[in-house]
Amino acid sequence: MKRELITHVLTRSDFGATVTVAGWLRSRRDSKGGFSFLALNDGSCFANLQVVADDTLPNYADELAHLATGAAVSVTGTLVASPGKGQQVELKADAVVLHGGVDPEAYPLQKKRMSFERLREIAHLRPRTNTFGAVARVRNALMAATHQFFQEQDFICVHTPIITGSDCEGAGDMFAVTTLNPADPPRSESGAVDYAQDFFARRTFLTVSGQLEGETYASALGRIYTFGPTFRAENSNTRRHLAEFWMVEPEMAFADLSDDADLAEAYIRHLVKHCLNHCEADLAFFNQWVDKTLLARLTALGDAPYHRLSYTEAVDCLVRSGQTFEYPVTWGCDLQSEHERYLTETVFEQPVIVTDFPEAIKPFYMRLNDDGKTAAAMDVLLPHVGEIIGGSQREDRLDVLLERMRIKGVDPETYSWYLDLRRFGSVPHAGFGLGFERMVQFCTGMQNIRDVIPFPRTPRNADF
RNA sequence: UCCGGCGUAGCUCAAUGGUAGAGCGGAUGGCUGUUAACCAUUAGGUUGUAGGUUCGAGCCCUACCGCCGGAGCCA
Repeated sequence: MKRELITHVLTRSDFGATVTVAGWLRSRRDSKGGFSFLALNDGSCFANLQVVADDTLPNYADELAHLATGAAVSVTGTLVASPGKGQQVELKADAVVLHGGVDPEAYPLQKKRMSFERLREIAHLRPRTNTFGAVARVRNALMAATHQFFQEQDFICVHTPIITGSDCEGAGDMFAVTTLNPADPPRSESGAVDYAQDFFARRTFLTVSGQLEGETYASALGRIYTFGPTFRAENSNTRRHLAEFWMVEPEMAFADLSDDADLAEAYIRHLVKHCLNHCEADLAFFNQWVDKTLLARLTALGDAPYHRLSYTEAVDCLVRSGQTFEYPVTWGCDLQSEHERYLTETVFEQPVIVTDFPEAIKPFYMRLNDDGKTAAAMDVLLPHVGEIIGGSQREDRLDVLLERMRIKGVDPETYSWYLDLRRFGSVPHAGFGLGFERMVQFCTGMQNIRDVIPFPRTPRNADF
């Protein structure tokens, strides 16, 4: 079928032209003047196209007068200037074809507002709503902007593996990947499950991060990034955690923590600007119905540099604030959510980059600073979203890395290939991971992360 | 996993331990170049599950399941 997208039709002004569009009915309003208004949406943009269907159409009485919300139709008609308010153009139908009807009694979607909780239960139909259509377009824009940003800066996109053999990367519990029969796995003489007989002849898992593999390509191609799914088998029940989420992980050779922070800042700024420039109608909708402060917040991000402070300075700031926290702040403790929120939402009211955390609370691969107490790590915190980026300069000195692994109880044997990067042509390098869904949350104002990914995977939920 | 809240019509929610209701949505009719239309009529219920207390439980008690919010884990 040759059809035109509504997003393009709406900007046309060559009235009198014949146009064919197709989509799903959002609403039908009848006029006893002998015609009906059909609000048609094809997903190409936020706005609907208003179709005027006259009762002289041959299938008017039988089909068109009974069209229900959700019905799939195509319309060929004449483009006209709309005499009504609310739209510039409309389509005067010459022919309306009903492709798939809807039983309104059975159709779960209503014309009026529905709760996000309810829509989560019908995740296969929710992209037909205003909100989830808009989320999908914003998410797409952020994905495109991600590739655009890194490609323009000569980063190479690397596809790191989803199935991994590293079982102790320290980023959380992992999902096991196996083809063994769970009811009757092969066992060794000691009675333990014999993974030598499994598909990969070893234990394997879904990746919790592409970082270690990313480092290998950064140690050859210089600047790389990964953009793929990530899996955490944590029993997390919050509005900002998923068991399956997408992460963007750049890695740069010949770079330190400061370069890393510069990159993070430029990247986030690019994403927000791209979103403001390409998703105007969708953002206007979110600003009106989801978060009244969204546009102001995104616009205010502007060009002002983000606040950067060390962990030590952050602790000082929190202590001096006189604020009472549920968890008191002391040097050496990890910052709690309430502390991060206070910094980014109350003190600075914009993104904050905290650097140089105590080495004791950070993983082995983060570079030990010269003070011997802190690691070259950074967190980027966003108002209302929290931690969106975690990154670090990596430990590039073999002897220091080995010592850190020993202290943290990581077996060097299983990381021999990772250690080779330090044995052969080791360079200072740094990178970070950005939680893509959290970025979508930030740009849409959506409160719950389960509503910014098409089919959320969370504890007890892998439907669809 | 811990703390708190919730679970009643298709949806959103009411209902002192005493006859289960409203709005929206649906159907039907009316009215109108309409914009989340409006007016009238009407259909629609195993109150999450299983026990318990009571003359009587949507309401009180216990357990379980699920959802939501906060915390932890993190992105």
